[in-house]
Order: sequence, then C-alpha cells, then structure tokens
Amino acid sequence: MQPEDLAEVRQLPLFRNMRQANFTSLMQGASAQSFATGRELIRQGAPADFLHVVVDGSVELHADWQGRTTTMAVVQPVGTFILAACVRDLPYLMSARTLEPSRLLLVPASDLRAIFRTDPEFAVSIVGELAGAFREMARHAKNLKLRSSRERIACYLLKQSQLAGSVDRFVLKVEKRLVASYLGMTPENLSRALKGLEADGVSIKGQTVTITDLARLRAACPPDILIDGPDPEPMSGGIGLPGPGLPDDCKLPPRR
Amino acid sequence: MQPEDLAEVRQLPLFRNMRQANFTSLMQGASAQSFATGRELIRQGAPADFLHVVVDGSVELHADWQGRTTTMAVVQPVGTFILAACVRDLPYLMSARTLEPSRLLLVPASDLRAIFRTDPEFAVSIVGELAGAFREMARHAKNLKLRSSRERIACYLLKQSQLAGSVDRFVLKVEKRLVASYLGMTPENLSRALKGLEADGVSIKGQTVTITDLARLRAACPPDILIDGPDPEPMSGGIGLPGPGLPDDCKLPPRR
DNA sequence: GCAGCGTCTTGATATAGATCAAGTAGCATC
DNA sequence: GATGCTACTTGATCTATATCAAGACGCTGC
Repeated sequence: MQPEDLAEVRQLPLFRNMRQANFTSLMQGASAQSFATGRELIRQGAPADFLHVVVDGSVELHADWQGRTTTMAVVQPVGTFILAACVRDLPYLMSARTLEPSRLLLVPASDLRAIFRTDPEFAVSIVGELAGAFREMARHAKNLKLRSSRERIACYLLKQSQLAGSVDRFVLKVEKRLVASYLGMTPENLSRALKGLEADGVSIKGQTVTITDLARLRAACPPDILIDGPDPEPMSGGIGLPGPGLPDDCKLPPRR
Repeated sequence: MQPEDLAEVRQLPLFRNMRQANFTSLMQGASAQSFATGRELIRQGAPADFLHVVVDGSVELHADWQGRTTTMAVVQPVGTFILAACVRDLPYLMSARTLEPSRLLLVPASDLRAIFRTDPEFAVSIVGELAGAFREMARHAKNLKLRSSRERIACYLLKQSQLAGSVDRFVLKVEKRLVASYLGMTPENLSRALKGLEADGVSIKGQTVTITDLARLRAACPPDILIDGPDPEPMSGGIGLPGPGLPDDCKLPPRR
C-alpha cells in the first residue's frame, strides 16, 4: 500500500474527519490487493465482509436476476462500495467486477462497525455518506420512472458536460454499453437515441461527445437537479457513473 | 400530542436507543399537526426543515418532472420521511401529500442534526436507518430495471402475502392506482396484468387478493430477497409501500 | 500485416406498455 | 333514492423499446 494511496484514501469525505489513531488502526487491518480485468470481487447475496476502496482502476457494480443483468454503478478512484451492507452487516445487493486491472483496499466490515461506534466524527461522516448514497439512488429511480430513454441519455450528457466544467467537448470514461445498461436500455437503443439527438444539439464520435447546441438540447430535454444532481458536497461512495474526462487525456482502458 | 403516540414514536427503531433526555428534548421542540385529505405537506426542491413522523393516517411520497408524476412511497403509522434530506440539510427530492385525514409530528431538522452529533446511540440508529433506506431504494431500482411490469406485480403480491404471515388471502392497503404508479406502470396496465395473472395462481376482487396457487405463481415469477426484501430488521423510514391488511379489518379510507 | 475478438451501428421485426376513449362499479353527499 | 365523482376495467390503437441478425470498426496478440 503506497503512502500516497493512503493519503488519497484519508482525504475521502468518509475518512477525512475520523481520529488519526482510528484511521491508522483501520488501515492496518486492511489489505491492498491487485486484480486482473474481469475479476469478480463480490457477489450479490454474499455477506458483506469488506468495504472496498478503489485505489486504481475501474469496477462495475451490477445486479442480476434470472439471467438478466443491469449495471448499477461504475466506481473509479478513489471511491468505495458498499457501505450500507457493511454497516448493517447484511448481504451485498450487488456484485462487483473489475473492468480493467485494478488495485483495491479491503477494509474489514467488522473493524468499521467497531470503530464508528466509538468515533463520533466518523459516525457523522458515515451518516452523511449514507444519506448521499440514498439520495443518489432515489434520483436514479426517479430518472428511470419519469423519463423516456432518450430523455435519460440527453440529461446524462448534459450532466457530464456540467461536471467537466460546462465545456462543450468531453470524453466518456465508461463504455457505451455500460452507460446504456446503467440508464436502463439496450446498447442498440442508446445508439439510435444518440443518432436522433444529433438534431437536438449533440454529436458523438467514439467516446468523444460534443455539445453543438446547448440551449437546444436543454430545451429538448430539460435537466433537473432533483433528478440529475449532484448534491453540493461530494461523497466517497461509488453510486452512479463516474464523471467525464477531457478530450486530450482520456481513453478507455485497453482490453483484457 | 397524546402520550400513547409518544410511546409509539419512542418505540421506532430510529428513536428507541437515544438517550431519554434527548428524546424528550426533541419531542418538546416538535409539533403535532392534523391535515385534511389531499394536503401537500412538503414539496420537492424545498429545504428539508422537518423530519415528518406519520402518527395517524396515510401519506404518499411522489416525484414530478415536466408534468409527469410517480409514486415513490406510501407512509403509514408509525413511519417517517425524509431522514436523508434532514441530516444532509439538503432539499427534499420528493413531495408528500396526505391520502386521508392524517396526524403528523414535525421534528425540526436542525434539532435532529444538533442531537445526533452528541448522542452516539442515536447516530448509530440513524446510520442503520439510512443504510436500510438506501438498500430499499436500490432494490426498487433493481426491480424497475430487471423485471417486466407483470413480474413486478406478481412479486409484489408474493411479498405482501409473506408480510401478512404467508396467508393466501389479504387486503391491499393502498389504492391500485398508487400500487401501479409505485411499480412504474399505468393503472390500465396493472389491471390487465392482474387479469392475466389469474392463470398463474392469483385472483383479485377489489382490494382483496387471493393466492390460488402459490407454487405456480412463484414458478411463473420467482421472488428474490435481493430485490423484494425485506431486510431482517425493520426501519422507521417510509420507503416503498406499506404491508397488507387481513381481510376482516381492512378498508381503504373514505373519500374526501 | 493478419486474424480474432469485442464494441458499436444499422436494419428488420416483435412486443410490452402507453395513450385515448368509454363503460362499470362503488361511495359520498344531498 | 338520486346524483355526482373517482377508481377501475375493458377495448382499440399507437409507440417506445427489445430482440435478432448482420456488418463495420477498432484494438490486441501473434
């Protein structure tokens, strides 16, 4: 575990305010591990033994039922999963798999539960984190129920643009099939919708998105902070999809 | 505020373990109010000034966008809303309206935030509550994404039966149009799906549901605890729909 | 440079669910 | 008892999206 990794983990809102002795203790009981692409890290239904912290790489959270699967989030550094299962000591509701070679820190859930009962500042951070995670998932459910798939895509792109600093050209950091799955549609449907949105102010080439007419796009599919977020303060938990990259420095990870 | 109401509120998992002095203080700063049917209690986007506790009656949580609306939960006694917005001091993501004459306790969110920082047991309860709320909303999103509307209805009825003690005849405590909206479909679609499910082991007359062939219904639409829940320990927060009533004692509230 | 593989796009078709309309049933009020 | 209103059911039609298939593109490994 590199010292600079520890410093980044320490800076997460979840851990930032806990007592140093407690943070040191938690990290000493944790283990850092590297995983290859495609590795299943946790399986839905399994006991929540560890809080996972993604230090490097990319992890997909997905859920499955009767052979069907859906992407629930993509977690990138430095993000965590799944806090709620750990604090309640209940089975994971989602599975996790690496999308590329990744390094993670595995924090024993039992250590976490022991410490937060004695560290009031840590408990406050956990409360903030869980409230944020609930809100993010509530916005996701609202998005699914209130909007058509074309509206979800358009608003997703508008939010990515905003997260990138209201630029009009940015790069998606997640494969389109995962964006489609997260937004509750098939890749074919995403592709067709993107094609149709070219008339409404957005064009896509590979992972690069260009907003060609922001006002028109916003008029066609009005974004709403109560659905699209984000909340004012950041969270550590990996809920939703990661923000965009800028055109010069961003590529999807190599395959395999 | 009746003493027996206070006792019931005290018994909620959220409040059960907090220090008596703190509970007393919180309740002294709260106000009890009665509202007629159809009254809007909170509006999405408004600051979260109060944690609401439903002491009597029934409240619908709904979300709206561009003239569209969807039911996110129905809260009945004794249940609360919306803890996450209160602890993060952020705007409500949902609106609330009474479905019938109701009595609620309004607990100032600022009091709540002040107390939980100094009452570790209360903070632990809040952590448990928020984790449970997150899990419930995650299961809702999974249900919406992984299942067809017919599967969602069938699994909803199987869960209601289980909550009623695995009886084969029970009464829905929520109007069908709200069940439909919560499950992400139109009332017409719910009606047609229920008609179609008669061949798979369930029949409905008004609000009364009879499971006529449990094995067949379970085979047709396999329930899954990772989607349908519930988690082992109850929560106070009003997420989802309320459980069923038994045939002898349950009616929807009178209109107006 | 080529073969293999996975992602993405495009076309054709099927279907789940929405929309619109009309009728029925039940409840509350007068 | 009659009237009005709302929830619900049923019918007809439309549409958004899924499914299946095939081809294009780009990347990796040899």
